[in-house]
Amino acid sequence: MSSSKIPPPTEAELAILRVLWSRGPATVRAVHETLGGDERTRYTTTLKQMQVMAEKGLLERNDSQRSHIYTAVPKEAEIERSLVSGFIDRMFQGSVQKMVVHALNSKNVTSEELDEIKRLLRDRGDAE
Amino acid sequence: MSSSKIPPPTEAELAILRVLWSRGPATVRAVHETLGGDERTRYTTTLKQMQVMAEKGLLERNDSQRSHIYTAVPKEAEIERSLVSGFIDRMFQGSVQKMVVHALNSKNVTSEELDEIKRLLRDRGDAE
DNA sequence: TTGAAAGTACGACTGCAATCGTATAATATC
DNA sequence: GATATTATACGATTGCAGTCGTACTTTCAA
Repeated sequence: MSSSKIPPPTEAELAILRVLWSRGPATVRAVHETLGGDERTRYTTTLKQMQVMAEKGLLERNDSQRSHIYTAVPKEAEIERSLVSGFIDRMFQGSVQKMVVHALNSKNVTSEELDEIKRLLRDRGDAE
Repeated sequence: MSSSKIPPPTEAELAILRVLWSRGPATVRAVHETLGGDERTRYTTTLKQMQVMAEKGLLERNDSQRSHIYTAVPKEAEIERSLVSGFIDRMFQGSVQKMVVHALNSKNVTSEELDEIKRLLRDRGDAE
């Protein structure tokens, strides 16, 4: 109950958040390196991106060191939930049901995966 | 096997496709009106949008009449499948399983919906 | 036959995501 | 201490989605 409405991350921002979620707090350099070094983008691009993210409240910055340490503010689950929720709203008028059906149709799903999904559903069934 | 790779529709384009999918072939005017008239956007905006869509191959245009008649080229299911598939790839590295779990967590799902989803899963179970 | 109504064509603008180059400051290293 | 290295700061650019204004064309009715 303390989040002052952080905006949803863009595609590139999400990539950075993912690194910080898995690696924990890190410098720009570390993040950039993890993202494939200079293959994709220059160092200053990652830097600027993270600076903007800090302004937006997506990251927190500790500048007590020369190399600033950035930390992801939102939790991974939180962001995923909001992105998925938004997608379902835009795509299927909020119908989770439709989403699930289309998800199953849109990709090849092995029977193992299907069983796994069924199991998860069963577990969830009586949880309320 | 005849689609020359039509690009995925943008948000606004999707709205127009939805109108054509439900109403069938229609004029720009009809589409624009269905989209809430001038409340949201001007007529020429819808016009331009549909012209661009025709160039992209998303719409087909019959200009034998003065008011051109536009028809949606891709099927609704086809577009939905590709958008959902893309989302799952970007969001969950292609894991339908994760998608389903997060979909269920991201929204309130009634037990009726849950049952419905389970039934759909059962139907699908032996389909391969 | 002229002028309002309704259509298309199309250039231009805005906003935002993403990218990069360059300037500048801090720190090592010789 | 001089200089190379490694940071940050930040302005500028590109590309695309979305939007609109204006010019031009066709139609039709008075």
